[in-house]
Amino acid sequence: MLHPLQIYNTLKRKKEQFVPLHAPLVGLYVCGPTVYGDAHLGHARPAITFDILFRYLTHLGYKVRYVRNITDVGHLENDADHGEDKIAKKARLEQLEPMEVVQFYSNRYHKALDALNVLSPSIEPHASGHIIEQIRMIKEILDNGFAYESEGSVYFDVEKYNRSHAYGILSGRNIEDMLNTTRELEGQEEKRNSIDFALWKKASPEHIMRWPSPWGDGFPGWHLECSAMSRKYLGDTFDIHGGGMDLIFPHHECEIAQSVAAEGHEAVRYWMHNNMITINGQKMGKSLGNFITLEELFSGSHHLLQQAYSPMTIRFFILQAHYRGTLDFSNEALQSSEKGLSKMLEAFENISKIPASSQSSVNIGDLRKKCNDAMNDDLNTPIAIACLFEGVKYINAALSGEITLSAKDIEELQSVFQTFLIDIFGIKNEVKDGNAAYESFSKAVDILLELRMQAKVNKDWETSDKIRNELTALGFEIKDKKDGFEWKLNK
RNA sequence: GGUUCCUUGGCCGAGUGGCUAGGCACCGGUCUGCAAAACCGUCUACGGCGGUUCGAAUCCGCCAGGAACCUCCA
Repeated sequence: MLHPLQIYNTLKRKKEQFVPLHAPLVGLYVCGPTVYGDAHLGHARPAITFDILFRYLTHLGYKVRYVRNITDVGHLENDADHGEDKIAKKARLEQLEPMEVVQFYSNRYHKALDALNVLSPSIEPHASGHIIEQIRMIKEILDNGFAYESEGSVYFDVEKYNRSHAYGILSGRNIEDMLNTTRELEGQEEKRNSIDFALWKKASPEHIMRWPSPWGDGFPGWHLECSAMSRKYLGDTFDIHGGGMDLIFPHHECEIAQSVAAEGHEAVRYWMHNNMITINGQKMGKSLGNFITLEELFSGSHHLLQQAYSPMTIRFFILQAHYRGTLDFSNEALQSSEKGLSKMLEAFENISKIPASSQSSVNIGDLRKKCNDAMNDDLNTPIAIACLFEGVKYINAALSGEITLSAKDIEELQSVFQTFLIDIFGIKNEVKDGNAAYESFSKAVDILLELRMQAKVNKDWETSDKIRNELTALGFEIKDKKDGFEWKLNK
């Protein structure tokens, strides 16, 4: 099975043909969230980007094992917290058990991702559930001489590693620059070098999240969990590792070093990184305090939001930009996505209303190929969406009788939209899908509009406009046709 | 300061050495009782200055502005 899928490999800094190690199986690992706060718009980017990759690989016929972790331990804070774990810090703040915090935010994360129609990964491992694997990996690194113990902590010896391997190959840095530019931080004295990173960190007496280890009670370093868990579920070597660009250094760089130091070879064949969502040109982020949570976007409750934006609008907005480019948040951009999506969904639903002709007056034959080509070119969703809009044009033109389409072409349009818009892009009709009451209320609206038709026949414009205006105010869009009416509910 | 990257029309965003996506907005038209939707048309850009080339927005150099990473981060 050979598909011409090209993906950009951050490690090689170019697009490469994707050839899985064990086709038709594909191993995919993506860095998930640290669950100490609500997911914001920035978190939606990798979730959706790699959801598309997951869906597209599946569409191509691969059997994908998609692993996306939950980080619930080990994030050191090197500022005023003196090495206190983020989860533990928040826990004390709110007087909750650490695992209660983890559960709370994990649930909310899943809820937001469900709303965005992001498929669940095959495995969602927690770092806290893989302490044994992480300790084992530290031992291997120690045995191979690339780490050292100091005051109950274990550090990775970057300089020693760099003598025989290249530390910095992913991020394009060299060790001399790093030694010169790394900021002086507290708690550095127990390390041989400022750029050494923790594999295991000794827990201070008040530190709640702690596990026993050969080096005393403590907790694993942040970079280790992904190395240990990806190895456990995907093997020593696997196909794709994804995450946000801000993780390239140090997180992914350290992962490479850990794998090589433990196993003697790199684990990941293709590194993929999504770019940031910006707000006023600046990265949206927790530490910058300029983020908008997904829940706020869905409800419109944030001072920067002019209105609520539905999960599908957010999804479509993200897909209208290529995943490797920055994407700037603005109400205007979101609103245009909302309208564009509405137009596309409506066209999709109208395909079945196109009257079939004996032959087509236009050639829609290459639409599917164009969509495929776009996706094969490093998941170029904006191009693929542009192609679908070409299809929208055909659908509308056929409905208004300006072009004719054969039954075969109508079927092909239906199939292309089903495949790309629904199956691969994961767009759904939020009003109809999963709404058990839809049929009933839709009939109720029909009854009202039939009354309006009667009023129109009687030239009772007052009644007719009253019904239309009040429905419009409720979010319905009423369209008069030559012989009847159509409506839809904008959400 | 170091490393990497970006700058496209009113807005968002693709793309690329010659054939100049797409969405949204605006304006004009068709349709309509009036609208809405749809359709047709208009507007047509690649930060600045040089260079390479028959030809550059696309390659190279310089300048300006911006960003990411170097510290937790999607």
